[in-house]
Amino acid sequence: MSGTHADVPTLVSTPLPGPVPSDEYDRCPVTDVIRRVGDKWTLLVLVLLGRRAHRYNELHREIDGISQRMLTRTLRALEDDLLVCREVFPTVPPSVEYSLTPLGRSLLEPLSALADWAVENETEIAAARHRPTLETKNAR
Amino acid sequence: MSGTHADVPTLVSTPLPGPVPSDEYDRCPVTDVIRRVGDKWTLLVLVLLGRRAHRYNELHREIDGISQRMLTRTLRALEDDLLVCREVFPTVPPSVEYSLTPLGRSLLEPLSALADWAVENETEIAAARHRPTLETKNAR
DNA sequence: CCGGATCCCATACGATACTG
DNA sequence: CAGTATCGTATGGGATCCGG
Repeated sequence: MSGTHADVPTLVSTPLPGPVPSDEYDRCPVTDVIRRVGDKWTLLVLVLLGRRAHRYNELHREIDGISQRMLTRTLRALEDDLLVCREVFPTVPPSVEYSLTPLGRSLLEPLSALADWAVENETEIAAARHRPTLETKNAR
Repeated sequence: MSGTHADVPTLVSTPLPGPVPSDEYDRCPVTDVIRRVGDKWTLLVLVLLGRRAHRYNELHREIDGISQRMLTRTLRALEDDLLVCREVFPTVPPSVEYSLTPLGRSLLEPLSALADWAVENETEIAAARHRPTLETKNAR
């Protein structure tokens, strides 16, 4: 914060000569991470697992409205990226526990910074959305 | 960073009693912001505008592969959230200049933190993706 | 130069039913 | 308990053409 529009670290300061090549952009690690976390459930799952390890149905109960299908897919995707860890205990009936990996926990830090920004500027954003659709004449 | 898995600020530390209500979650400012930035082009547009103001076709040339439709939609959405500012100059032919609002610039800071994380852990993530699909027996 | 309107596809997501 | 399979719908996004 501090300065009104201080220099932003990397990202903005690094130069780019020509246009951004499309295929290079598709593989950009930054966009990649944001898009992966930007789906409907991933963030919430990460946050819940950041509090403590959960079993499958614990998550299913705590996340109101998620379908089994999406919970499974979300967990699998996170597991594939080594952000969450899946442990099967051979009890009967079997129980599966999900927890954050160190990598997953480290991701929660910058995510939390973003969350703080969102909360701080929540009212400003909300106010913007409720503007009278910008007159002119028809529906914009 | 520092500690391997230090406590993460807000987000994780605030308690939640019961399951997360679905409609409340839909309006969660944090998820809202992440999803808004998590589409295909928004982040790149924000970064480019973070460097300097751009005209419409400047952006179109710099962002290889974006369609006019999506560039316009992306800019409109950002404008609606007061993250970018649109100025029309009554020249002939008309020219339009886009720039970040103070709010938009402030968003770039937490976003940049996330970007740094992505770059730092790029290799680890990439390595995870290339695992031999996790044996067991069938195709998982 | 800066878009809007239209069509069309791929994917995200939800609902439901079934299984080891 | 912890999933998989199948379906249908909603949305994101590209291509193309049209207009002030």
